[in-house]
Amino acid sequence: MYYVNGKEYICSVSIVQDIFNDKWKLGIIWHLLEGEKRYKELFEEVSEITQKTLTIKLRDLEEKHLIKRVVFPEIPPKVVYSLTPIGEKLRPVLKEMFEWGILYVKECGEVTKMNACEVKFSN
Amino acid sequence: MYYVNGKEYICSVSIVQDIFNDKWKLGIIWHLLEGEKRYKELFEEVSEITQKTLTIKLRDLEEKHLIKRVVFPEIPPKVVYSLTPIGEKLRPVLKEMFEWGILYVKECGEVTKMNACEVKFSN
DNA sequence: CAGGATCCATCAAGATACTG
DNA sequence: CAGTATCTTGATGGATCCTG
Repeated sequence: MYYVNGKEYICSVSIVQDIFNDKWKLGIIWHLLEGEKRYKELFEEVSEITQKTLTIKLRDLEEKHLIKRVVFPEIPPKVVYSLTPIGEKLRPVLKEMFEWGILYVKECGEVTKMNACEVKFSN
Repeated sequence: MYYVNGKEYICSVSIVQDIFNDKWKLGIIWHLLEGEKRYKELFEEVSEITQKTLTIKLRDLEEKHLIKRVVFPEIPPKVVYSLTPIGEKLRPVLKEMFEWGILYVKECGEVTKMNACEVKFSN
């Protein structure tokens, strides 16, 4: 039994389940795997997300210690988001998801357009 | 660009995201990693799920070719669910989630009660 | 630039009862 | 045993406008 973020979990997988039972957070992490990003960059890269939702998700990820938020006291404002060490450790998880997704498409779907989908796992 | 289950995805991770953006499906897969299960077994093992929700999720997973449903024409009825080959290939994904969850607890949470959480990855 | 504030629509999911 | 059928609710996310 685990206790984290004010909740109890019977299995460590359910922690991951709970954190990422969400339409956006995985995508945000995905883009942050490339390196730190400004708010605006994330807003543009995480396709279709609204500002309100992005803000909420960033706050939530920060609260759960998966990302770090650094504010530069400038005008205009500059805020940079990056993965924490534990957030960075999600890379292998995303990698497995990425690879399974490709297997799944091969079996049950199709590639409709080639795009050099960012390879974040070359290392 | 990928096309699967009537939708387009820009990245294979978003396929996984889409399938498992859900409170229950990961847990169902998790229990099926142990082997085939009857409806009732899943109902008991996936803690807190209702019958209605379980049925919906099983149907959805079946439609997406992640699980197989076999009906035995008996009275009383017997229905057995199991992972398809592509469903079985989710094992490494779940494994990474499992392991990351443990790291996460070490860093940000605590183990409140020891329980020999099913180790499905001993192989 | 990086958000905050509102209002609103949707839908997943819970509760409960019923059935071939 | 393995589901269905309704009804209800709460949270997520969308749309739009505002601001230090």
